[in-house]
Amino acid sequence: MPEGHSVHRIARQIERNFVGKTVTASSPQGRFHEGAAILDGLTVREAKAVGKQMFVEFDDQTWLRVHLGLYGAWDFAGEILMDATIASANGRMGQTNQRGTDVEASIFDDAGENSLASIGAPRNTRVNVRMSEQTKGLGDESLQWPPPIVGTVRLRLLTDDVCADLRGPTACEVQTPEEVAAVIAKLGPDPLVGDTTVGEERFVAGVKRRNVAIGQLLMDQSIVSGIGNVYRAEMLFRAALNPHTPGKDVREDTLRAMWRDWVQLLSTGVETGQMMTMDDLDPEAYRRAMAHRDDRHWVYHRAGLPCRECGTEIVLEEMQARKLYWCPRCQA
DNA sequence: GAACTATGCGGAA
DNA sequence: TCCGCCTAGTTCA
Repeated sequence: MPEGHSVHRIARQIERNFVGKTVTASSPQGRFHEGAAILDGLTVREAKAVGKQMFVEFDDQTWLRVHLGLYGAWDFAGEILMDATIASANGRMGQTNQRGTDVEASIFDDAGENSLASIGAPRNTRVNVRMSEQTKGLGDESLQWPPPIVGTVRLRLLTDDVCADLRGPTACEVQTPEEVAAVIAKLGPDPLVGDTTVGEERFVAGVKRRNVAIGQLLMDQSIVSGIGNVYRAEMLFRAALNPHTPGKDVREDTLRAMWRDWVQLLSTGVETGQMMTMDDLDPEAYRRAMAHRDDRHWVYHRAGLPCRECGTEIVLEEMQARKLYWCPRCQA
């Protein structure tokens, strides 16, 4: 799932490549015909993310709200300009000025020359497939403009030289400013939105008043925005906190440390496009850990494997119908 | 080609 | 608490 960092990266991409441009909007899949018809011919004014929600403002205070859910993703193609922070995190960004440059494919995956950039649910294989096609000289289609429709595209935003395809979102709708404000009002603090000090107070107060497991509260978007299943598991481990601890019983200094941890994790995630939760390791250990996608976390996706700190088997349990991974010893 | 999985969430029961 | 939905990939038969 795209957690908060991905959504911020997408908002930056749209901000960078679409603001000030008039778009041709369409719904090749057909499920967003009416909305696309409203957006068609309008100029993009602004794009912003709050937690896992993204909002794009067009002319006349017409807003597009997108939530990617579990499977949603954006594919960018064309003369994509990289956000400075994103570009600096990608090893191949020097070769930008051709048609298309990779965004999400990571420096670790060494996939820097793809014809499409995908941000959202993991699509590394797909990106790699495209790259290998290109390498084999079968990439002519990547030079077509507009790009051919691949898969089920809910919404395509197209300008003379850039294209963004949205597929599989949980939510994609046109909203009024009031509706946008109502959605945002229900969201907990996002470290990248507003005053982070205010955010910290809201987070601490929000958790402290609840007699609900901290493992559930971290996933509650009205308590704190942008944390998903991966960041939850990793943050609880980093805080050495038992996921079942009721919110009201978590020490205040622990909560403040967790907020500051989230501030750091999110900004690192936005910069790198990776959920870098093991940055405390020494460089060599870190390099090894990053070598494989499934080996990048303290506890997430490590059920039955020995804890990296104490060797105890990592536990997998269901919490609120989501998989929760934790170390029963380090997080006693 | 079916079954299964995934970084989510809302609504019905 | 369970179900449905959104999509694409991987795995297994």
